[in-house]
Amino acid sequence: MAESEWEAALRSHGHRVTPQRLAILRMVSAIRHPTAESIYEAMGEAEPSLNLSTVYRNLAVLQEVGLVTHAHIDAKAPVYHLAAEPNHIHLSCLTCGEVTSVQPETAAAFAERVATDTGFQIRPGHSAVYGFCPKCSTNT
Amino acid sequence: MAESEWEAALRSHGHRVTPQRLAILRMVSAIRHPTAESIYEAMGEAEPSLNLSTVYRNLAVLQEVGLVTHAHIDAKAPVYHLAAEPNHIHLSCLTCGEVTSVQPETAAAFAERVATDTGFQIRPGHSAVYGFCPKCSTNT
DNA sequence: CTATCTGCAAATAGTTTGCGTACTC
DNA sequence: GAGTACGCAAACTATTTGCAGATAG
Repeated sequence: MAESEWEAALRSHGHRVTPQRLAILRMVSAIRHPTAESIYEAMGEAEPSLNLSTVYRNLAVLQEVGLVTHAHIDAKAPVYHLAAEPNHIHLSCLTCGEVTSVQPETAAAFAERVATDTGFQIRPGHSAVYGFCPKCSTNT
Repeated sequence: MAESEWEAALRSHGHRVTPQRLAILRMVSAIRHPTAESIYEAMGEAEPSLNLSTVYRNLAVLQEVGLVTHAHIDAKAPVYHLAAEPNHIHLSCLTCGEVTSVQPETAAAFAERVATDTGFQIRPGHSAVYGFCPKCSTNT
């Protein structure tokens, strides 16, 4: 998605386009599983004096606008990603903390079966599933 | 699981059996999706003057011992349940916040497919999946 | 009797909010 | 120029930790 589309999405919801918002969107697309804090820190280098509360406020705006979603991957901070990214489900290793993804087709098949069983419509991007990654489950 | 088994599990890991620990275990099995705070509040009625930090410390002990696990169901506090409960995956509604469960067989089929695809061993009890419950997805 | 456990209070981590100024449109 | 957005500092929520007294084994 081009930056012009980001701007259009913001404007169509009555929000302004600011350097901070574009910078945050770039970070969310550049960093692998960024938390609010890691976006803030990464920004410290590129865009001096951006405030942490601005990161939080803008992540909320960007989610409202539909450009970004978040998932709760571990106990602490939620992680963010572009809403346009393929609908993967996050896999979080309870031992080493590494985060990988289930293939979109597997996620889709699961979502479909749950919808058939229970009527619940899954949003895969928001979801985190815990367990043990191949490395850690063999060393057990 | 009988209380005697709880006691055995605690003792076999070198922990003591205290009224607080048994009370917390009873609450975890009695309340639907308890957070540390809701266990503490529910306890206030039954077992006066139990401290919140004791709840946190003991939930950690009970997880170490393997009697209890937790899942991250929404943005805020994790919820706990007995490890012996069937391995359901939690479904959390992004609109109304209601929590339901996918049937154990569906969870198992998904876990198996993920294991085949990626080698990742899922622990369903820890996992939360977000989306919209039947009520909320029809009203959209 | 001794080491673990508990309650209390203070510390910490993540996030939110109030307020005055700066910048977008 | 009007009103949103920003930075700063303080407030808030969930959780953790230090310490002195209480209790299980």
